[in-house]
Amino acid sequence: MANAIPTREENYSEWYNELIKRADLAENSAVRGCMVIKPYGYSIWEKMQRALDDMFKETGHTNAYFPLFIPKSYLSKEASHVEGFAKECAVVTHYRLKNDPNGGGVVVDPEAKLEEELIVRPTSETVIWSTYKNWIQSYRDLPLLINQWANVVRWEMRTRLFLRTAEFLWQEGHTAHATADEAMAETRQMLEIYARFAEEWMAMPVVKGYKTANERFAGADETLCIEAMMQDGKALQAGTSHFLGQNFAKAFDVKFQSKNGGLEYVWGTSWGMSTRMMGALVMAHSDDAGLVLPPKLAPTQVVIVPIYRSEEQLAAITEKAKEISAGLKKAGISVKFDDSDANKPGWKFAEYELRGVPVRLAMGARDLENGTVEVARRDTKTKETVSLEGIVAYIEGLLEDIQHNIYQKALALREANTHYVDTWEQFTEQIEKGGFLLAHWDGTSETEDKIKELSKATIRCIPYNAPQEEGKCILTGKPSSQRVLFARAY
RNA sequence: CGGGAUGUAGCACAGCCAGGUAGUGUACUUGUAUGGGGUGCAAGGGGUCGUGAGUUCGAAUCUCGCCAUCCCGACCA
Repeated sequence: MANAIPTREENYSEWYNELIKRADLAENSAVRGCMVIKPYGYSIWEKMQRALDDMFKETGHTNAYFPLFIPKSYLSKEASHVEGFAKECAVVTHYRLKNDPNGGGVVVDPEAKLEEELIVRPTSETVIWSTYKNWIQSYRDLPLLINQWANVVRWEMRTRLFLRTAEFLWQEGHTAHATADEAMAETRQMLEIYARFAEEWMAMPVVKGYKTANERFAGADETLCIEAMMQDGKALQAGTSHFLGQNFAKAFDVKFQSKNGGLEYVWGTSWGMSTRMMGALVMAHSDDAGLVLPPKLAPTQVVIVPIYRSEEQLAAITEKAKEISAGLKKAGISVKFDDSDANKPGWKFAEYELRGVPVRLAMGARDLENGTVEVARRDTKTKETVSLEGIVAYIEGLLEDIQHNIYQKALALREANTHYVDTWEQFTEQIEKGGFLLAHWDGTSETEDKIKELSKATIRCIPYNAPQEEGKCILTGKPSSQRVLFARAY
C-alpha cells in the first residue's frame, strides 16, 4: 500500500478526515467551515435525496422553495427560536461593493447599507410561517404538507467535513394542521420515515426516541429523533422531527376558521435530515481500507476489472464483460467496466476498495477459458471464483446479502456497546469506554446539565420502547420510572 | 474568544538552530519493459518559500507586524 490512510485504531478522527478526502467525497474550501462536495460524494447524496424524496411524496408531501434570506425581525418573533439560533447567524448588511479609493480592490460601499439586515437562513421556520399566514384561512386549506431541499448556514465555531459545516445541504419539511393530534401524528410519521431510511437504505440501525427539554429544537414543544452509534461508540443524531405546537402559528399569527366557525391557531411540525448523513454513512460502516457503502446507496454497485497481457486478450475479455454488464444493467444494477490502461489491476483493486464499491468482478484469460469470474465483496473482503452461468442472479443476491450484512454488523456493534448502568461509578467508568448507556435519571434539567458537565455525556433520547421500571437516578438517587439513553455525541 | 502548533511544487514533508545556486517522496509528462493486490527502469516539466516591513553585501533561514489553517476548550444538525 503506497499511501495508506491512518487506521481507526490509531486515530479515529484522522481516519475519518483522511477517508473523506481520499475517497473523493469532499474537501475543504477557501471559505472557513465550508466544504466542496465532490462528484463522487454528491452522487451518494443524490441517491439519499431520491430515496427520501420518494418517501415524502408517497406520504402526500410536495416540494417548494423559500428564500435564502430572512428579515432579521422575523427571527425574533418566536422567543426561544431566536435564542437558539442567534449566536450562529450570518448577517447580510450591505448590497453593493465599490472600488477601493485607496486602490486595494473592492470594499463594501457604506452608502449601500440595508435598512433591515437579512439573516442567511439557519432553518426556515420563520420565513415559511410568515408565508403560511397568507396561505391558510380555512380548515379546508389544511393540512399543508411541504418540504424544501435547500442549503442553510450555521456559523459553527468548529467544523468537520459533513458532520458539522458552516453551510450544509438538507431537506426541511414544514407542515400545518388543524389539530394537535394530527400534527403529532405527522411528527411521528416523519420520524418513522427517517428511521426506515437510516435502516433500510443506509443499513444503519437507530434508536427512536424523545429529546429532553434541554435538547429540544428551539421553538418546539416536542422533538423526536433517531440516534445511531458510530464505530467509535459515540452517538450521532441522524434525524429530527419536531412538534411545534402552536408556537409559530402564534408568533406569525396563522389562524384558520374551523368547521364549526371558530377561529383557531394552526398546529405545526418541522423535520429535517442533512448532509451530515454522509458522515454517518462513513463512520457507521467503513474500515481501514476505505469506504464500505451499502449497495442501495452506492453510485457504482459493481465494477469489472479486466486482467490481460495482450490487446487480443483485452478484446476477448471486453466482449464478455460487456455481456455481463448488459445483464446486470437490465436487472437495475449500476456497473462500471474499468478498461483504462492508466493503472494496473492491483491499483484498481485498492482504488475501488477505497471508494467502497460493494462488488468487484475481476476477469482474466484464465476465467475466460473456464467460463468463470472472480467475485470480491467489499464488506467482508472475501473473494471466490464463480461460474458465469446465472451470474446476474448471483450478484443480485450478493448485493442484498451485503446490504443485510453491514446492517447486522452495525447492529451487533451497537448491542455489544450498549450497557445498563445503575450507579454513578459504573456510569463514569463506562462512559470513558464509549457506547450507549441506559440509566435512570430524575427527569430534571439541572441533573442533566450536571451529568453533562461531569461526564461530557448527554441524554441522546428517551427511547420509544423504554420499559417502565422503578429505579434511582444515577446522580441524585431520586426516583425514576424509566431508563434514558446517555452517550457522548458528535 | 482563551491555550498550543503550523504555513516551502497538486499532495505529504526536509532545509531554518549555526544566513550564501530551493530539495526528497508522491503525483504529473514522455519512452520502455510489465500486467491475478497500489509495477520496475530511464528521462523531463513544475515553487512570488503565507504576507508586509526591518536587519544584512546577501533572508526560506534572524527580528517585528499582519493573514490563514489545524489541534485542545466553550457552542452545535
